[in-house]
Amino acid sequence: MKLSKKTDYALRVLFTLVEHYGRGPIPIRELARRNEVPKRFLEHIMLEMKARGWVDSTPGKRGGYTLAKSPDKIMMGEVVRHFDGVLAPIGCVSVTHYQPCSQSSVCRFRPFLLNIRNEIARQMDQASLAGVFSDSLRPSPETPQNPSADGCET
Amino acid sequence: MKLSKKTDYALRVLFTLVEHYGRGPIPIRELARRNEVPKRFLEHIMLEMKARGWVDSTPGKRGGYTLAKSPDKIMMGEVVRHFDGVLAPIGCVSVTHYQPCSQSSVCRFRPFLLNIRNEIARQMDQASLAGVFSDSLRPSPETPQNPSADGCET
DNA sequence: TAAATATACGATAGAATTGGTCGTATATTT
DNA sequence: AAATATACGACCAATTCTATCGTATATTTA
Repeated sequence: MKLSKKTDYALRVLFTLVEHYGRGPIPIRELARRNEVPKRFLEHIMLEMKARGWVDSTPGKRGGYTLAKSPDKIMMGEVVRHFDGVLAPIGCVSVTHYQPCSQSSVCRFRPFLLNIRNEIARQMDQASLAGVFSDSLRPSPETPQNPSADGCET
Repeated sequence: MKLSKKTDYALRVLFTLVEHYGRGPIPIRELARRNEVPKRFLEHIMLEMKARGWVDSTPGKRGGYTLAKSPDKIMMGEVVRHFDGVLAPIGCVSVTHYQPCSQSSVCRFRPFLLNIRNEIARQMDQASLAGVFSDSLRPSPETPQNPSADGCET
């Protein structure tokens, strides 16, 4: 259930760009340094994000990367799906990557997993970078900054 | 975000045992066959599950595995957590495996991910094998048997 | 008590994924 | 023209995942 490093890195950089939106490009060196991402690794990530139309690049002396579209037009779900592949916890509850299950025992927990997948997808697809960013500035009681504040585990 | 094969296999077998609860042991050979799980691989999985107190084994000619406790005393969350490790999508939103993030950009999406983690954990920890099993017998409109019935992707 | 059949369990190994590096080409600005 | 930026394929190391094998041991049944 864990996000890959790549997704993590991509999100870090995207939010840095969101914060800097409208104020010119940031060189990749700076993006890497500020977010503790290996620069050479980040290059590939940025290329993928450019291909997806999330960022634009400017070469040359004062070049770097900018957000290619408004932060409220990029959804968390898009990013996670692109780098992590499927959101669904198991093949047979995936629509895009659906594969049938011949096992009746599997179909005992398929509806349950489908529910979870739907809930994740719903939240992911409703949340834009802009929304998540502004929410993070005024934290609500529901989302405490300190993880030990709630009783859940893992 | 995907469940490991091991978790998948474990759940398949558990639900087979749930279905057979109270009617004696099932040999591992049969569990493997009915659920299309490699037998030698399943041995290890069963050992882990025995150590966790979910199943019991009976050696000998009419031996095999049984559920060690009532199906409503085993939670989906326990199983997934055991085999897949952390439920949290990223380290800094995990309680048991919490590791601090020095990156302010990370903390832009931490609250969002924490919400998702909480929702997953809530559903996982509320659902017992018994509950999931009986729900699967009378499918509701919310959980269609055919994944293409709803509009979500992945 | 012997044969059959069951679990127990450590060692090992192939495959896939993940995370990351390197060299080098190319475009743009100053 | 120099400096600095991105572009991009090739490659590699580590880990994780998935699975197999050999062998030991316990129990039942005939």
